[in-house]
Amino acid sequence: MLTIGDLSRKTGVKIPTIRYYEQMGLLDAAERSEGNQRRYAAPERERLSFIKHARELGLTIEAIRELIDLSAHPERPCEEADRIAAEQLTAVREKIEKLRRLEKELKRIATRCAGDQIKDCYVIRALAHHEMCESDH
Amino acid sequence: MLTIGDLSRKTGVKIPTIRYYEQMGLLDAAERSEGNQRRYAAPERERLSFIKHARELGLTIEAIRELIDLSAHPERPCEEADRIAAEQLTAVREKIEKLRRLEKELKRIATRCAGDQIKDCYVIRALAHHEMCESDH
DNA sequence: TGGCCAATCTCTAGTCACTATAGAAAATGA
DNA sequence: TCATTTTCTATAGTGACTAGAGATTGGCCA
Repeated sequence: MLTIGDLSRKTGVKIPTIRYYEQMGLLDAAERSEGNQRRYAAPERERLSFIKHARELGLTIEAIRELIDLSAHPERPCEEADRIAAEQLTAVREKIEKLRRLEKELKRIATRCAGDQIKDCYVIRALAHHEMCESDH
Repeated sequence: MLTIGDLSRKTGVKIPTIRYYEQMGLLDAAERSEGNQRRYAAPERERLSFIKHARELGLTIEAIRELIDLSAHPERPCEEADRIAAEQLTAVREKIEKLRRLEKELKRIATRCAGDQIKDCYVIRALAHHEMCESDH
């Protein structure tokens, strides 16, 4: 059995975060030692790795909860799980698109400073005047 | 003079957000009407547009505060402003890179479901097993 | 077996950038 | 004048943690 510290080291998830996931219902309430400390075995470790991976992919706690509920019902169709992954993919693509536009704008702003005093600073002027932007955001 | 509602409509910044910016010191404490309501003129509107634009570009409140402080000293060199913009650009580029890797992973996960039941679901299996991933995240 | 220190426990509060709500007061239009 | 809308302040909630206080437990060494 692993202590919470062992589990943390093995998964790379911080201790308070593990307790937080338990509180949020992503992890079942852990078994306890005689002295009331949490003890974990392999299945909990796998569950935590699942959660970590999903979080790294940007899924919300809520989405992860849905997936965990789904995986508790292996006979159900997996359309729901597909939908969650597809939604996440769409969200990620939208974020990338938005950030690309920002990158363009910032590149212009950050590399084109003509004066050397604040009063002539392109950065300040560009931020003050949206109409200097080339794309919309 | 504009009421807070007028200012909100003209800039697209929500009323509570305007009050929040005032509280955070990004906007000076507004003038007040006899009945204690906030009244705004052109300079405040410009300042708010500046803040909005900077926020859309992903700058933190703290970074915006720095820029505002800088713009209050027009004789200073604009290196600081350049640095803030450049840092932001780097941060945006890093975010894009990270999201690209996630997109790749999610694309694989979301489009490759073989079975039609949860027990065979690729989404669930992929999330459980990081070693199925092609890039690191 | 005692002592010690690291690890763990619970609980609360803080983070960021807002957003929402409640209850009261002011402004506006009919 | 009255009703409706807008604004006011103050407080609490959001998501996903992170940090801290103060108490208890675990494991090791002598």
